[in-house]
Amino acid sequence: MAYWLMKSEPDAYSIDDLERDGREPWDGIRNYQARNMMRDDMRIGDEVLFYHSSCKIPAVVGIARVASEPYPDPTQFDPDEKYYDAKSDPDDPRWILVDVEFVRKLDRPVTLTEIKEHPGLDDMILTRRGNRLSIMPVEKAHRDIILGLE
DNA sequence: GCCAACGTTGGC
DNA sequence: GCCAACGTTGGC
Repeated sequence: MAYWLMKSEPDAYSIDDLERDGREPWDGIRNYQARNMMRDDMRIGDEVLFYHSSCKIPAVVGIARVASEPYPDPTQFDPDEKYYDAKSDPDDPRWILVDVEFVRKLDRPVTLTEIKEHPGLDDMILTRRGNRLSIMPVEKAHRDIILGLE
C-alpha cells in the first residue's frame, strides 16, 4: 500500500466536507504530474494524508483513502464548470481522477510548522523548496512520524 | 497583498 | 525547439 498527501483549500473543500460527504471525486486537478499519479500510481485502499493549504494554519488534518479506480474527470467536459477544458477530447480525456473516502480526522492537526521543524521530516516533498504539487507521494516513515505527532 | 517558484502557452 | 510572457500556487 502506498501513502499520499493531497492538498485542499479548506474554503473550497475541507476535511469536514469530506466527513459529511463520505466520499468525493477529486476533481479539478489540472496539473499533469498530479494527474499521472492518480492515473498510474494510486490503488484502491492507498492511504491519503488530507492537508489544508492556503489557509491560516496549513496542516495535515485527517486521513482518507483512495476509493476508486482512475476515471475521467467529468468537470472537464462541462462548459459551465470552472474546470472546463475545451481542448480535452472526450474520446481521449486529458484529466483523470480518483474518488477519495473519509477515514478519520486527526486528534489534532499536525501543522506545516511542526513538519518543518521535525528533523525526521526534512526531506518530505511537501516542504521542498518551490514544490507546488497538490498531490504527492509520502514515504511510510514520514507518514508514521506525522501520525505520531497528532 | 506580496512574491518566489514553476508550469504552460504561443510566437518565432 | 527556444524562450518570453503569463498564470497559478501557496506560504508568509
